[in-house]
Amino acid sequence: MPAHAGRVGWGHGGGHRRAEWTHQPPVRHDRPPRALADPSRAAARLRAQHDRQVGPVSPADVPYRYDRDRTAASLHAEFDGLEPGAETGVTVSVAGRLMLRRDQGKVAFGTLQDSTGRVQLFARANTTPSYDGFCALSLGDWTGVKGQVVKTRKGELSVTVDEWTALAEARRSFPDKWHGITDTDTRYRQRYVDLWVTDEARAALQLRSRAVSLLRRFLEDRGFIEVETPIFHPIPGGATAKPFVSHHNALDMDLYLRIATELYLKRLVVGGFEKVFEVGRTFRNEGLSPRHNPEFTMLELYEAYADYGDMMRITEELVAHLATEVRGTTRLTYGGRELDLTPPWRRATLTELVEEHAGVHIDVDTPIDDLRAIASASGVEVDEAWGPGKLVLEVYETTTESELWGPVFVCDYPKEVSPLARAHRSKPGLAERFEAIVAGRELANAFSELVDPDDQRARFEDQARAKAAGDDEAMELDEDFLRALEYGMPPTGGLGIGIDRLVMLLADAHHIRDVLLFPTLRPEQ
RNA sequence: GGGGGCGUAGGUCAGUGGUAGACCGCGAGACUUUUAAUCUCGGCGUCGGGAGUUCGAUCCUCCCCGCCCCCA
Repeated sequence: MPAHAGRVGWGHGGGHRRAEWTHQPPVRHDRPPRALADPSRAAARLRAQHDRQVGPVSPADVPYRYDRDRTAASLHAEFDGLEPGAETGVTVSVAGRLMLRRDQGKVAFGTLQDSTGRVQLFARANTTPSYDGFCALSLGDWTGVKGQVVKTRKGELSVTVDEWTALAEARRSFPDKWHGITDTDTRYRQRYVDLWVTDEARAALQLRSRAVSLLRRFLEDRGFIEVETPIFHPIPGGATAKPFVSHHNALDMDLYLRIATELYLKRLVVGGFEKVFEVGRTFRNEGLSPRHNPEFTMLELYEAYADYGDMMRITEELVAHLATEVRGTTRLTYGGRELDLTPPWRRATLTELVEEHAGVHIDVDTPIDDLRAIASASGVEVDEAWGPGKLVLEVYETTTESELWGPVFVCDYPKEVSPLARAHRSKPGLAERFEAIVAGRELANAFSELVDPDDQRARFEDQARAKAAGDDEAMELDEDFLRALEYGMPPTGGLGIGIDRLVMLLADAHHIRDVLLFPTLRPEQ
């Protein structure tokens, strides 16, 4: 809420100032300039930010710890079967935020929410100590309650308030108890509130944690080990993207935030880690969009003695496994459209798919003038410097990629645009590379890895030429990586999966910000 | 970069060329089984910022800022 930020809780201060003016002509120029007025009022505004009087919670009375022995969910699991009006005699303690209150005179009900759900509190004037104080709690206040598990006459599972302890005061008013926050920007900026009032947000972000946990277990169960490689890279590599630059003072050198984990993970395969993976935060200096955040999370895994066919199998199995665990089925809907993730997924070559969707047959050995003509006709702005591989890729991306729904493995990309992938074993000019398209988006990218140091050096040199020709995303030559390959790297399959997009898929989320706890935003004010 | 939408109380939203309203929240009161409890009372606001038109602008015009969507 950047435009409003300076005005949150403006409240009482504004009223005073307004009163002063009523005896003066309302001449605009007489208003104090903001820059002068703001600092002098900052403290008062902060105090006035809550529109409550001072609540019943004195900071000195807040205990340093609180013993609770049940969560809302565990109470429901244990006691939902009770008959209306039942009293268990079981004393429990719960804690959380007061989200709703129904004050009834000598009886009051509250709705307590914790990380697992909600449970009702039942206070009675004759048994609840400091009953009036309890009723004075505001929505959003944290409280701990000890009492008996009962079910009310209306059948609502409740904990009687036989003891209660204020644990924190919500000095700022909680959002509307029914509508919550609708402004998405405010929701992303104030996640600490959003998580309480937007069920879908909490659910999607909890789903993310669970999916990542399941993913780790899935890979560990298959003998993969998780590693952590550097985030600061002296040479950004492993992908074609613009990096963020930072600077190390003591070494007096620029360091780049990684754009991929690929080159370090491959060094580990050379080092004898035969099955490795990293779930790594990655950084690309690009614009923001519903599918792009400057920092995002990527799974990369490498398996010695495997090829891209093995990577297809592990991809479809992993995604199907997560869907089953998280959603209970591999037949999902995404954005209202059906998506069947049941393996095996379709495998088709890029050339086949272009032919299917654009009705033209193109390949890397199609005469370049024909490729240029087809590309132009498809709406591609052709660059004279592009080779046939780049032209084929551009035609695919403009005519076909957006038409695909998937899941489908788009196989055998031009070698020219795949500088880290091994040449196809039988198709000249192509590489053993696939991208998995799921729900209309690229979810995974994988190769039979290029392991020949001489070939890799030649590919890097091609990239250097592209960079010199103005491609600022082209890769740089990494001598240490080549030295590693020169010690010998076995045949290896490598796979990258965008975790954010995978979670979007599983959560049926349509904006990457909905699966990021704290998405990148412009600063407030 | 282009087009469109939006910006009013802490929250959700109405609204008008004569400087503003509802509901929730908050404060005061009533109420011994509520479920967004209900009822009575009370205010809360530089109506995103600036400039212009006007006797008068939250409303009309222009510029700027922010957010969202679509397109490039």
